[in-house]
Amino acid sequence: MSSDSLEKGYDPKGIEDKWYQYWLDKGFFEAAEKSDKPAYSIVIPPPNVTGVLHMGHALNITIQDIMCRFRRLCGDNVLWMPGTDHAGIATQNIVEKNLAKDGITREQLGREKFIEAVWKWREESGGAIINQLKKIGASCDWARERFTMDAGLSDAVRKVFVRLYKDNLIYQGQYIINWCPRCRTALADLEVDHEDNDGFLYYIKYPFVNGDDSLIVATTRPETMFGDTAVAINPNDKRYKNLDHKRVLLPLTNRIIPIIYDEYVDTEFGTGALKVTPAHDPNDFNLGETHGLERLKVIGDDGNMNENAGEYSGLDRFKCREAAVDALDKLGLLVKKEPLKNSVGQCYRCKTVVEPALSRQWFVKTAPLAKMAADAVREGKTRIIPSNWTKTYFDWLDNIQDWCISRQIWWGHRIPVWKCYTCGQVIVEEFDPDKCDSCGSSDISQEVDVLDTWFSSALWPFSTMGWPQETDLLKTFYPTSALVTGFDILFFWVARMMMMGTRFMGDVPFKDVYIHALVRDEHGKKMSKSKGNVIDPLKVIDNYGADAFRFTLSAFAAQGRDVRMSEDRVEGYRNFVNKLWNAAKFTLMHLNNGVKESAEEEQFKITNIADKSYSISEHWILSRAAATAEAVKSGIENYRFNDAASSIYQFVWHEFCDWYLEAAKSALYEKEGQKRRDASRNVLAKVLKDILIMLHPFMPFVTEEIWHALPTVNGSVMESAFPEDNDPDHTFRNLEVEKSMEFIVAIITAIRNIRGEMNIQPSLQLNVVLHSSDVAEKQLITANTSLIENLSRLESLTISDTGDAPVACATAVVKGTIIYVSLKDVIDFDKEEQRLEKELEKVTKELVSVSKRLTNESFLDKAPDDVVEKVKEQQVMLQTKSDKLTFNLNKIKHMKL
RNA sequence: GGGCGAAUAACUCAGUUGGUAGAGUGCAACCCUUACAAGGUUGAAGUCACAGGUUCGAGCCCUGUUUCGCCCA
Repeated sequence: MSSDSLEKGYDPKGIEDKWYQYWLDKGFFEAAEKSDKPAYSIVIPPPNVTGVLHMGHALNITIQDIMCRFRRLCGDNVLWMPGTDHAGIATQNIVEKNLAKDGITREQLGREKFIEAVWKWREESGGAIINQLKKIGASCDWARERFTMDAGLSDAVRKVFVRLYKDNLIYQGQYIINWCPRCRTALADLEVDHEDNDGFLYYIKYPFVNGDDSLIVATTRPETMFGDTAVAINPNDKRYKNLDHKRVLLPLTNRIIPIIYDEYVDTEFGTGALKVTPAHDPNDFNLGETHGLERLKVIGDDGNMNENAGEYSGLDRFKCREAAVDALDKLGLLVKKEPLKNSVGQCYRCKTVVEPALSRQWFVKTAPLAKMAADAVREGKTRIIPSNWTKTYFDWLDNIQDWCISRQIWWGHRIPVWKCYTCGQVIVEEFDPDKCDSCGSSDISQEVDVLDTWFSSALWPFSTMGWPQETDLLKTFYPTSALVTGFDILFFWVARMMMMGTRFMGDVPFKDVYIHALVRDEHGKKMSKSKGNVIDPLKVIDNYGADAFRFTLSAFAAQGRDVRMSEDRVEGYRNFVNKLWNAAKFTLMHLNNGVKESAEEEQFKITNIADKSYSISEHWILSRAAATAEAVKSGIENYRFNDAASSIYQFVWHEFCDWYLEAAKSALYEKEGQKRRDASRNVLAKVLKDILIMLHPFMPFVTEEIWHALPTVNGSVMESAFPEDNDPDHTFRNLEVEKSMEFIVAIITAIRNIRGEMNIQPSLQLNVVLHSSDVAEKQLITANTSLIENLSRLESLTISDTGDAPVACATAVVKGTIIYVSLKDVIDFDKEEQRLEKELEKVTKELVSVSKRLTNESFLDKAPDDVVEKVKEQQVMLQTKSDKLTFNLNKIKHMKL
């Protein structure tokens, strides 16, 4: 399984599937029902069984996978529960469409046969998304995969329905609901998308019954006028005094309807006279309730006008609008029409304009449930992260309407309600009854409607763990540790899970809710098929590898901000994967000569860090590795994935590769003796191992591939422990060393800067003289001359006590140290002068600002001592630097003459 | 109409108790230095949207304005 050496460049193809299968075979994703380890659990937001993977899923899954893999490395017993939901309307639509190809309707097939057909479709093509999740690397416990229509979950649904019904929290009633004429079902309010539409406001004359005059009403929907049962006027509206007892004649049908008064009417809108259609508008419905108006449906379930529309019966509602307007115009009853933008509800599944219609449906009484759900967050039992979503959550729960849960489709959980035809008894039971529990008649039949898919999704955190059985899984893993989801289903799903969890489990379903961003295209636009700006995650994985893709998502997943995805960015992180790969390749070259003979955990162990054979760069990289592990840990724990990702990126590329590997080369190539070689091998092995573990949650595949090539470890990176710097004998973190190394790095960078600015060939070896007025600095330099020589490509490095400069040289200042780069034949005095002037300008500017603060008495008086002290130190340092630069500048100017 | 958020380098974005701005990409120059050209070294680049206020000190806190985005009605 393991490869002994690594290829020149990293190619994810083949590698990813291999390791995914390996993890499955080893059972690394499996949770223990009982364990002494701390429990950590997440339930997946179940994608639709009809779904295909999109960027939103990819981000969602990546984040959860990072959290789960990280927790396993921390030694937790992790359950990541996967599954799909049955997506009632969407799935039924698909299967109906397939049947239509053969000219069959579901009615022709009949309910039972149709359900069979849906199951068959699910077996064959449903749940494709599950395999796509695996491509990303999702480490779900697949053996526990659940589906909302599974027997166990269906039991839970039924139990919840019956209990809510018996607690009077479910009722049936006639109300205005949102009807989709294409899906032929009711929808919950949330399932309706509102979009601004260019429409018209029609002004129509409704003649008074007795008299020549007429009342002008304004409406956006003239076709509903056949269902008008009143005209409403605000009692405070001065324009409409003395209309008491008058009635109007409804045009086109010549029905007589009353005028009612209600302060609800907006006097500013239209003419201030509102036509009232209680059966086709939620607000009119309320008016109708208050005033005891008749409710007259004029639009049928198919979206066509019904018999109450007289001669327009059978006409499509929008055609009818045109026809009615024409007819009114001809009768001289159309006063005018004005363009108007108004918000029109559409079915979230099929975009058909939803018809508000009077209908008999089942509802959940949400107020008591919503209160519990809101209180749980108020009391801190569940945290919402980032916390600014909390207000949105409360606003919604505080203003919640009853939830319409019945759907007039066949695919879903059939409502467990029976009616007795003999005595009219309503029977609501967990087990199918065969006779009426009141009169004993067997002439009973079940409600034909099914439940909203979200009804079953609301139970997901506990139904997937076996509820209503009291399982070990529930005992171990409920409440779950965290829920990770996009804000678009905060109401649809999160709030409803909170309601059901608190009601039926007596405890919240999750401790944390992490709301992540939406993935948009590179211009910040929402990805949509119609815009054609969709990036297919699977194609990205194919082109760049899952690791690069995952890392890109995490690096951009800052809290509260949308992720803009473009392939260029993935390419950047693909390069990072390759960088890691090559660093590993280099490391392996130096461990056992790149040959993995046997994996000895004890090999290359750092036994005594105090040993003199470790160099400053080695102490430094170990310290930085420890700091990075801490940063990664805290980033993941606090849902700051971009922080975690950039910490590790910065460390691997710009500390480990740029500095440590370069610094270690001389020892590794045995130029400093065998002891030094072994010491750097130990450090190299240790740090690379830590890097692989830290990176594993982000880039599981490449880290596993490299891990298996390492001669220092056994087994899988998944079995290792996240690095912790808590050895009682020695900790690697050492701020003193970090400061010292920073000084050495600054010296080297200053020399490189001169080389670069003076356009000196990298091949030309330089002679450098250093003079330090600071004892500690001088010691550091003395102890690390060869490091400075190697990394700045020097022929010689001299430490001068007198500070005498070579004849022709470029200079730089780092803290208390002056650097003279001897440039006998190559010096360009003009260039050097410019360079020093620029540097001096920068220092002077800083010095001015610092001095200004130090002469400000209120600053000295009021600022905390440590801040003042820091600024004073800065001033001294800047002054020294300024003096030295000035001195050198004058010298150059002098030499020019 | 209500709510939420954004405005920082050419681009995309970090910036968590207020201490004087960072990264990645891109750009420019030089370099095939034996892990990596998917690379290395160096460099240029910002009135932190605008106007006030609080403070010794504001990208950050407060008020208002402008522009943009999203959610809800």
